[in-house]
Amino acid sequence: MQSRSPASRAGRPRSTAADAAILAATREALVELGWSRLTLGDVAIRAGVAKTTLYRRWAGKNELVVDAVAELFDELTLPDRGSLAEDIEGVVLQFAAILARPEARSGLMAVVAEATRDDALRERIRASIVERQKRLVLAGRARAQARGELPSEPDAREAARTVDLIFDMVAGAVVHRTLVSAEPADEEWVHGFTRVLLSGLAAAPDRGDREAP
Amino acid sequence: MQSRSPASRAGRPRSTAADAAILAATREALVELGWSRLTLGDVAIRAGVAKTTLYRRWAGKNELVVDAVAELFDELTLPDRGSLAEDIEGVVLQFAAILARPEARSGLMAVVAEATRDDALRERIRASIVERQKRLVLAGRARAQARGELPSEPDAREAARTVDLIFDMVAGAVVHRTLVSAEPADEEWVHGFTRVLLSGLAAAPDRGDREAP
Amino acid sequence: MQSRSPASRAGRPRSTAADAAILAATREALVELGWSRLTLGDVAIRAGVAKTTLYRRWAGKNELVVDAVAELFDELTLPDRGSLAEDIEGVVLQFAAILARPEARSGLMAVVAEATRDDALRERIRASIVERQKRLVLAGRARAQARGELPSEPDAREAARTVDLIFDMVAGAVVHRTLVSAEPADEEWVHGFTRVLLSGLAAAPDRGDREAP
Amino acid sequence: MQSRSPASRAGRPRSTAADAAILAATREALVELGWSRLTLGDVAIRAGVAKTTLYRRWAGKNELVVDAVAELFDELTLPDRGSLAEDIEGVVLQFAAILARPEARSGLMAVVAEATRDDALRERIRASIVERQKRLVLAGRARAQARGELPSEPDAREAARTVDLIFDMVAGAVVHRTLVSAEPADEEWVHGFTRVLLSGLAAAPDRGDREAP
DNA sequence: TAGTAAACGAGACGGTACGTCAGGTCTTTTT
DNA sequence: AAAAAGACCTGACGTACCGTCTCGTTTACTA
Repeated sequence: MQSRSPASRAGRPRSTAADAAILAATREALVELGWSRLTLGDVAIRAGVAKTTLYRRWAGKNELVVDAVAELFDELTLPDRGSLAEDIEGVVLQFAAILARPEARSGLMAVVAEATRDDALRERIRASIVERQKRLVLAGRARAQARGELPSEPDAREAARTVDLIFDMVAGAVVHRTLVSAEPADEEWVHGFTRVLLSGLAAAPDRGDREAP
Repeated sequence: MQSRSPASRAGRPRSTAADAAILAATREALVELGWSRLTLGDVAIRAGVAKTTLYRRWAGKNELVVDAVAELFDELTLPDRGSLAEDIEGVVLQFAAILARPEARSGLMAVVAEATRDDALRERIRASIVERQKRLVLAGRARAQARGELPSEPDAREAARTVDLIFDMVAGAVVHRTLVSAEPADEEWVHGFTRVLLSGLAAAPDRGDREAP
Repeated sequence: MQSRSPASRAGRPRSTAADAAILAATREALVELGWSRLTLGDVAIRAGVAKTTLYRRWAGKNELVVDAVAELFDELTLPDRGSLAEDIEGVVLQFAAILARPEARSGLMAVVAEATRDDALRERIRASIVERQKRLVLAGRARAQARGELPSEPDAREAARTVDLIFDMVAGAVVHRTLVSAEPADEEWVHGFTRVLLSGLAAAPDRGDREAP
Repeated sequence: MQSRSPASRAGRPRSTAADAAILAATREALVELGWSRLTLGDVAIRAGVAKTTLYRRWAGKNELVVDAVAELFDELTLPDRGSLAEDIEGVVLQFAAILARPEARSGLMAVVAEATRDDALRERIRASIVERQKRLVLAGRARAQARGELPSEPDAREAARTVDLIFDMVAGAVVHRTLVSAEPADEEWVHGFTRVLLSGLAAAPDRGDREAP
């Protein structure tokens, strides 16, 4: 590898501390103010940074909040609780715990709402948050197959479709429960939900056939 | 500008038409502009109404959009397709069709996001949209019980819990599929999803006991 | 007269007090801050008015300052001191006194500087300030002619040219003395200047001939 | 060869070309943009120089423009046309020609305006521009005295006062004619003005006495 | 001829003001 | 009495320049 990093160009380098400070300040402001009352000027003040510095790095409020919220989901892990059902319960509980935090609730839903009219933003959300966490579904299935709880997937395309379905069902249900129904996604609820999900998946194996009984 | 009835001539009989005109203008603006770019001044112009009139009837942007969006969901019906599974598929498809419309996507998610910090708004959403559509789940179960597809529920409280779960799973999955994964909730997907949901519910009967074998 | 004034249309009328408050605040800010540090936001605050109100009435800083400064020169009068020379001295002293005020100094020169690149602004200055005060020269000459100190002008075009020359010489000399040389235009200086000016005008009557001895 | 300046110690010497390039770029920008739209960043780019270099040599916009404009007036000379009146006409015409150039108009008036609130800047203007050109008045009088057109001055203080008055009258009238009245200071006007000025000076000899008959 | 110290280009930085825009409120005239 | 019209205050927007501050890179004098 060359000693000359291609990124080190002339001029004063960007402050590495600023990025972290700005994202942290964004989350803090989301907690206190929510999405609509959050202003970039206020974030800049909280981060001890000039507004121009903020605009130099992010195109706007949406992009900033996506990045600030995406970091929250990196703390998700797949616990080894011994069985697929219990592993999944563990992840879902972690996910629910994150969504219980105000910065996640306000931020995530607001950018999703904005993304309905902004394809670039939606892609950013998918890449930064959704695709990044599909690792959990994949790891869970691999572990279950190793345990013999699930058969190996012969059809890769069908397998990917199932991953997507699982993700939509898990994320969707928890989000709806938490944000729309405004009820806590506590252990009892997660237990019931997981049982239905896994029973359904076991009973209805992925077959492309529409009309099978 | 909307083509209004010629009643807007003299005197003061405008009130009745104004509500509908404003809500329609709101949906039109949601389609064209999305939530964040929608302005009340613009809605007033589209509706052929003064801003004052608008503020006399709604407290602000959130309340107006909730009402504008809520009307969209009233067209949901429970079709009689002969079996529980197919009835549910029909409703889910209708729901997906509504969420495919831009005014529903932008408007609904935005007010949900705002509601994370505004209890009154969340309650308004719950009452106007969510609770109002639970009728579909109830009607579906009643019809299935009449058909003998489902046993009658002895425990009312447990039954209500199941209704909530179903609603969270259905609405959540469709919303996530549509808005976050940005994939169409088409017939094939709805079929697969419904099969998993119903299989799961059948295999995992609602028992409050967490630790029962 | 009709009761329906053509200017009184629908809607809330503009506040008449705001104009005066804004112009006074502008002069106050000119005194304290000078032209370059004067900001329209600050003027708005001083006037107890929103920035938008200010922008609704003036196109920018230049136009505002022209109007604010123009008012200062309306207090000039032609005193009757008994002779042409002494009348002129009186006016020049008044003019010097106005230019000694900071709001006039900073404001006037700055807009003149800007006007070098803005024909509309220059025309505004000419109309609002220069032409408006030529009344003094005209009144002075009329009174002198009435007294028999000056002969009547047979050639109107030549007379106008002389008025312009007098105005350029008087205003130019006082401004240069005050602002560039930074010396006071006090009674002694004004006396000397007036004597030279009047002697020159008397000795060199306006004749279009270039080569006359 | 110049004597070794004590300040020239170690290190890279300042680029001599940069000064000239910056001043030329400043005048170019004044022509194109005028004072208020001229920015130091733009001047730096035009001069092919970093902003830092510019700030290392001038304290700010005002100082830079004073220096850039001052150079323009160094080209003034006292022509020998045979008589005092015609010599003066020649100088005044040169002066008017310089003021007809946009970089002089915008730049000079703007710094004069700024100087109304900045004594250091005013002193810089006086030293760099005004006092430097008084040489023309002095040279003109000396030549006229040699020709016998003017008597020698016995009172040095009174003589200085007359020089100041002439300078204020000449510079002031030309500036006002050019910038405020926005009329050209052409040969005809300069001829008329010079005649009035010289007649006045001849008829009203400098006597300190205010009330003497 | 090798150091070294200042000048240099590049560009990020904390600020301040800009001119615009939307949210709501208030005050008129019109119907 | 309601509605249209539009002026008003508030506050955020995203941009432009300011003048300062690192950086890495010349460049000429000095040791």
